Formats: sequence, C-alpha cells, structure tokens
Amino acid sequence: MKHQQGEPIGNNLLRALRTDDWKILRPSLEHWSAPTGTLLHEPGDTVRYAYFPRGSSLVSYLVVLNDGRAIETALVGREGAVGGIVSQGRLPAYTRAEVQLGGLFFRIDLNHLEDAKSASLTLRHLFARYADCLMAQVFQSVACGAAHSIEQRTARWLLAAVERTGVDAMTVTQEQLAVMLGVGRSYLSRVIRDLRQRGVIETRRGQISIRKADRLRSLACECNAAVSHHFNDVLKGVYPAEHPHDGFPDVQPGLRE
Amino acid sequence: MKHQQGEPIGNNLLRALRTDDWKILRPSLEHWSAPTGTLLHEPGDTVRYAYFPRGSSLVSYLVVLNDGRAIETALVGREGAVGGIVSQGRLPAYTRAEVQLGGLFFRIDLNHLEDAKSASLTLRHLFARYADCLMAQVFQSVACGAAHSIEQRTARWLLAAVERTGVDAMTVTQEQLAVMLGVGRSYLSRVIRDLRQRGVIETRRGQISIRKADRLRSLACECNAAVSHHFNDVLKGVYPAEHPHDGFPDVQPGLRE
DNA sequence: AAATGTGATCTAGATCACATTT
DNA sequence: AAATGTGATCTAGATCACATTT
Repeated sequence: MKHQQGEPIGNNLLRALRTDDWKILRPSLEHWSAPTGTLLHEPGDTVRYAYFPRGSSLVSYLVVLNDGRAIETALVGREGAVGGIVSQGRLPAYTRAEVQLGGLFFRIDLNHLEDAKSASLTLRHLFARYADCLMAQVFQSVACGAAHSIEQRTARWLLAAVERTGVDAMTVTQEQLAVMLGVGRSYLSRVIRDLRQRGVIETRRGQISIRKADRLRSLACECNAAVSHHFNDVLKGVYPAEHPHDGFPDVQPGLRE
Repeated sequence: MKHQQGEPIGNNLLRALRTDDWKILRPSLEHWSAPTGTLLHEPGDTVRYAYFPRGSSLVSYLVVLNDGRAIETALVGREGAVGGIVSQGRLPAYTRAEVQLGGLFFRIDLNHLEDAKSASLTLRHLFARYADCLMAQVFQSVACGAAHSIEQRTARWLLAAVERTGVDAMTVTQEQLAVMLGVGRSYLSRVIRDLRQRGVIETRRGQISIRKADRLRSLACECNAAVSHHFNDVLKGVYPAEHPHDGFPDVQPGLRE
C-alpha cells in the first residue's frame, strides 16, 4: 500500500516492496497479458523474463515426464512470480510454466531484475523470502502426493486456485485436471461427481465452480493451510486473504477463452 | 580444484567456488560432524547455520504432516548444502532436516554467509544456481510421487543415496524408508524382497546394500537422471560423478552407529 | 469432436495379524 | 524388543469400453 498513488498493482509481492525498491523496479516493469493456455517457458528454454500475475491471473509450474505427461507442482497467482525467481539471471528452465487463468501480468527482463537485486539488499531479501515460500509450496506438494487421497488433493487444488485468483469458477477440463494431478481421468470424474452431488461444487463442460468453499476446506487436506501459514511467517500479507484486491479488477474476460 | 593446497574440501559446491570466493568464505567455515539421526532443524525453528555435507555425509529434507508422518522431499549430499540456502538469512524452517548418513560437515553462521553474499556477486550466483538445482530436485519429486511405482521410487532412492555418498550400503530400516516414501512398510518389505531375490540388492537388519547399480538404474524411474542432467546444465561438475572424491575420505565409521 | 458419465473389471498398494529373525 | 517376512484380505484408484452430453 505504501507506494500507491492511483495505480493498482494487483500483485501482492510487488505491493510488499518498500517504496524505494518499487521505484527501482517500476521503470523496468512492462505491461503484459496472456490468455489461458499460454506457455511462459518450456523445459530447457532460457528464461528471459520474470512474470508477476496481476488480479486473477494464475500460472502452473509443471514437470514434463519422458512419456509426455505434465504433472503440476505449484500454482502461482498474485502472491508471487514466475521465472528466474529462485535462480539468478538467465538459466535453462527445469519446468513448463503455463497460464492457468489468463489475465494481466507485469513482466521484467531478468537482466533488469538482476541489476535491481544488486542495487538493493531489501529488494533481494524480499525475493529470497518469496523463493523460500515457493519452495515450501513445492515441498508440501511432495508430501501431499505421497499421503493424501485424490478427493483431498482435488479439493486442495480447487481451493488453491480460488484463493489465489479470487475467482470461484475455474476453466479446466476434468481431463486436464487429471493429468496435472497425475491421476486417471475416469476416476477423477467420479470424485468430481461426488463433490457435485454433495453440493460442494457445480460443473459445466470445461469448468468447475466452487459453491461451498468452507465445505471444500473441510474435505481438503492440510496442505494449503500449511503453505499459507508459512507465507504469513515469512511474507506477512502477501498470501491472498479474504479481501485481497487493491482495487485491481478481478476479471479479464477477453483473456479466458 | 582451483583452491586446493592439500586441504580436501569434500563438498562439490564449495569446491566449485572461485578462489577469491573461497577465501572470503573459508574463515567462517567451522568443522562440524554429526552422527546418523541428528536433526539439523525442525519445522518452525529459526535456521542459524548452513551445513555442507562432506564426503559421504547425507541429509534428508522432510515435511512433517499433522499426523506426525515425515515424508522425504529431497536428499542432499556433497553436491549441496542444507539450511537457509534458498532463503536469505535467518528464517523459520519449513522442513525437518535430518542426517541420513553421519559424517563430517562444514558449517557456517548464516550471518557470515549473508555478508559473503553481499561481498561477492559470483558467490551469490553460485548459491542461486544451487538453489535452482535443489528446486528442480523437489519439483521432480512431486512428479515422481504422482507418476511412478513404489518399486521405481525405491530404486531411485537407493541410487540417489549411493550416487551422493559414494557408499553402497545405506543404514536405514525398511520401516524408516517406508515412512519417508509415504508407503506401507509391509508392502515395501515385499518390494525389497523382490529386488533381493533378483540379486540387485543385499539386505541386513537395518541395512540395504546395492549389488548391481546398473540393474537398479534400469528399474528406477527417470527422475534421478533428470535432476542430475539439470545439475550439469546449471552447475557443471557439482553433481557427484563416478570418481567424485577430491581425496576426501569416504568413511567416517564412528558417526554411523 | 471433445468432454463427461458410468458399468465392469483389474491391480498396485494398504492393512491386519501373526510368525520369524536378528 | 525391534526389524523383517508373509499369508490373507481389502480398497483406492487405474483401466477399458462404450454411452451420453455439450
């Protein structure tokens, strides 16, 4: 909130910057937008930009296996950033990064980001803290996959998406979700049916809407809560809360076909 | 190799430092050792030190779930470091870090490490590159848990431990390994029996020895290879190779009760 | 045509219970 | 006593095959 003169930032990580750090970064931030399905980078690509999702924009990190399956490992929304965040500078990407829900972004050339990090210790530390939170999220996903049922993980995914975007209708086919979770489509279809029959969600072709977030929360595993707790320890106020938006518009309908 | 005058370092990440960066860090590195089972930090602890496993020392990162189970998310040996590596400075730990195979370490106060990072861009970048590789390892573990069988994951774990330590006999009970992988002890016992019957491993009470590493490699999933490939892209020469040691003694028997 | 639903069947892995080995 | 082995049984989830819906 510190550096807000009429310009809604729409990204909590950038909003958490000190005023002077924001001034360093601001000239290098480009306005950018992308529709659902856009690939930010593929495994092996040299990463040139960091992307900051704004408003309801959402990105998935995916590990692509030899057989072509792409398993999701983390979701990033307006609490964070994608691309060259953990590493410094331009490196080959390990993952695929795919826009899960289209919308607006800030984008920055990694050379500029590196310069900014060299210029400011506090800026560097903020990004390091975010990297720690992203790491925590991926750590938790390992444990989640090993320990929790498909119903729990499905509920977790839906909640994570809703919390980050502030949007309660996710545009995703059951097939896509099944691949991301690494489970069978046919079985997932039954899990989703059960959730629907209990009135927790609503479904349409290619879309799942949350009707009872609190019911979903009680069905989900502990994993989301554990991650958001770490965010609060390390980056207070960055993980999306109940009333999270800084006046940034939620919906970018044109980017969600 | 650059900065080696008779002192075997025993850690590939430190060995990859430029001579001048090594000179910055060396005075802050303390000799330290720990037996198998030592906890370096618990979830929520303020992390004060980074630890560099030397020789055959090996550390596990574990996520502790609400029900008390501790699922392993990454192994760290002489290719890396544990504690405050991704983050900067002292932060609450998200994971448990436990010594999986006792031995020697270098240890550094994180305040000193931060000072060194501030003093040297190249040192900072080396650690950032390592953080990227550690992240890749955890990413891959998410996909591995979702996609691969228990036999594949067991083979992967054994290989990862052998590659990092250079020791082909891991001191671990089947119960411990089952918990770390998040699988049933009883079922794992059968998987291990099958591997033994095929002559791939040998077992003793509380110990598993690798007899045919190449057979094990063909039974394991792709995940180890994918991670070591990324190490080679990003930190050439740091992931343990066939003849990895810089004259550092392999065995610290006193620390492995 | 792509997405979803669903019956039928299969199987990897979990769980229980208890014996055996170290 | 702790670790391991193993028979018996159960079940979450996978897979197949095909119908139905959008």
